[in-house]
Amino acid sequence: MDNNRQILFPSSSSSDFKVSSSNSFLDVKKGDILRTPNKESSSKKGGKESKKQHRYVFQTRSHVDILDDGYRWRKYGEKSVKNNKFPRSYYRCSYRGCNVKKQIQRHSMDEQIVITTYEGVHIHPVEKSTESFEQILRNFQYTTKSNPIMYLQQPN
DNA sequence: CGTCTTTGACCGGCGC
DNA sequence: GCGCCGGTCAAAGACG
Repeated sequence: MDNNRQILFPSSSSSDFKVSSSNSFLDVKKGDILRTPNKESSSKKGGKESKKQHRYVFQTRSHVDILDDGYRWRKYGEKSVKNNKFPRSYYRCSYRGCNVKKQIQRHSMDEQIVITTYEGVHIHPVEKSTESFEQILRNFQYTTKSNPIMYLQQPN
């Protein structure tokens, strides 16, 4: 594992980053932000699921793109997106009934930056201890932008 | 033996 | 309507 990772926070003024160094990592299970809306997918096989869930965008600098956040993920897809030379990976939480997804993708221009997008809220506790990460999380606040995307931002 | 990756196909939305 | 594009499925293999 990499002990020298950094979390990059997108600042409100576009392309500038604020940097925070840390040893350990994520998890996004802040209950106060939202509750999971019960999606109601009719009996459609392979149909769509609810598209609007809460999203958390996390940017980290690391040589490894797999971040251990204490949950178990199973990969269900990988696609290359236009404008990005690196493919994007799709993960889903392994816990039965937990529909949390996440996407992992490298920055096209800076290979060291990994963008992790979480979607949804876990309905079960973490399986590993991620106290260090939660401590880091506690030091930051969530800010909503126009979209249901939530950014992590460093308080002044 | 169970769990998770890999990989191409598939599907829906959207723009032309 | 068609084709591109991004997201998901699912079968088979890898790995412990």
